[in-house]
Amino acid sequence: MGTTQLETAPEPKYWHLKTVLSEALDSEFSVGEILPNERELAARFGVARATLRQALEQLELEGRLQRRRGVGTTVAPPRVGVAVDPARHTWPGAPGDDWQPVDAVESRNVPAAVARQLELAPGEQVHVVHRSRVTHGQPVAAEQLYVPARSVPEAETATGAAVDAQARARTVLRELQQLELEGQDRSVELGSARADDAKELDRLPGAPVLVVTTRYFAGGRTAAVALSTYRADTCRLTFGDNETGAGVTVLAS
Amino acid sequence: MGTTQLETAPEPKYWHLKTVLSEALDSEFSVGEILPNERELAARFGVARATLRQALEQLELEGRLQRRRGVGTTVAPPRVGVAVDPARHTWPGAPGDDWQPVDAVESRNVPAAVARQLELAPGEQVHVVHRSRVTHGQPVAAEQLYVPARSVPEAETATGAAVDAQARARTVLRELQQLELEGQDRSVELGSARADDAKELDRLPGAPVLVVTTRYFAGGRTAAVALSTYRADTCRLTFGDNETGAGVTVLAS
DNA sequence: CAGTGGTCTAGACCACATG
DNA sequence: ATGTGGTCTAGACCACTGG
Repeated sequence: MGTTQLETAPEPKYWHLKTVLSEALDSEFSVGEILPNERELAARFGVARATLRQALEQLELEGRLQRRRGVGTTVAPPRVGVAVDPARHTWPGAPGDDWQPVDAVESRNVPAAVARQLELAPGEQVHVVHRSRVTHGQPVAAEQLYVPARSVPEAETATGAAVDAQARARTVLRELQQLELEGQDRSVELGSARADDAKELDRLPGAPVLVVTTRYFAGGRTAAVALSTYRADTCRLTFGDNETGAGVTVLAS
Repeated sequence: MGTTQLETAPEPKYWHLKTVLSEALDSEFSVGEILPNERELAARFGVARATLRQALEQLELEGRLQRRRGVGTTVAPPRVGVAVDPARHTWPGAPGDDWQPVDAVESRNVPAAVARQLELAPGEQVHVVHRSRVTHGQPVAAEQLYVPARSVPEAETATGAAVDAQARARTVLRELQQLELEGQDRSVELGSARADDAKELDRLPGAPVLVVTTRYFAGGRTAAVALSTYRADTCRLTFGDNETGAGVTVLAS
């Protein structure tokens, strides 16, 4: 036995399948087209349905496919570029941002990581503003904006029970604009959608999402923190000056 | 018949499992600790191993767990913040960046998306510089930097076959510094690791990664494109002025 | 209602790391 | 050699969408 090379690592079936499917998508299918159902595909490739699904899962993760229960599997359009870092640093809710305020509640119970960044005293009152972002008619992100009551003292009185939820959200955002924004800070990581965010994004709970954490600085401390949850399958987050993402130059031939 | 609420959506087992495990991780385990093996855990919770694995998969995706074949499942440390957008815009390979050149090859065959962004003529020659990034002793990212030969004419002669691969990489990077950088552009999206990147990142092929695409502008066009592949399980990409990410303030009590 | 994708099971074998 | 996670199978049932 002296075969000098041991690198005959057998490629997993689902990996090979993914490659084959991927090439088929490029050559034989067009955007929006519906694929044969999973049982049929599995049979056609001679694998168990679970194995076929493992391949589909990866392709969906890469934004190539879109699967909807009760409907079928379709070829996904290219990911949309979503601008996350406008050159101008502004408060959320400033004129011209793509977010829509939904509601706002007051809470004393926020995620530990957020409490740490806001340096909250235990039980300190916080406004939680819920916003959503829509691009090209599709919901792409949901956001929870955490604003300590101390940052927007004037909002306190206006957030009575009689006012409707969206109005409360607007009030908090309006008060934020009064502060001088000294800087901001962002990070991006992979997460899985909470049940409520998932519903809003039209996905199942646990769907992969890109979580953008934005810290807003004012008065020498962190005045607000936003947790923005973007659909990872359909979005490409863009940063920097040019919002024109990849894949726009279609005419060159 | 007339139950006014139909929202009795039964929570999937793996979802509930994930919640339970997540809480157990917070309270009963510490970083680096090794969990019971999958067969044991499945038995303990009274589910099939596949179901248990579905829960573990999510927790790994969220960076809570680390699984290694032949070893076991351990509790992962918090994600490391990795600075992606230094305030100063510089060429790759500028002094002080965290990347290590590995090698460079010349190719006429690059990913379609890259070719489009570089406005490559079909078959145009491109240097592909391969770099890797290490933080805290762990490999966190692999990168392919695509530099059209037209951008670095001087590098042409110096990249003979006799020179070793890493030297070729350095040459291309050095030539890049000669150009005046007019701007850059970034986007982040979810992907799955190619086989070679996976090996370099010490993961299995298909592992979830954050793909950062950087375009470098010079001479009125796109002079280079970098595709940087970060481990999604262990990394949090940070942007902006402050590199101090969340979760650094450990002493406050 | 029929058809789709989503969940779940109980097994088997394989690749890898470690002693 | 043993034990781990990774892959794969062949089924079953459920939740949802649409006509």
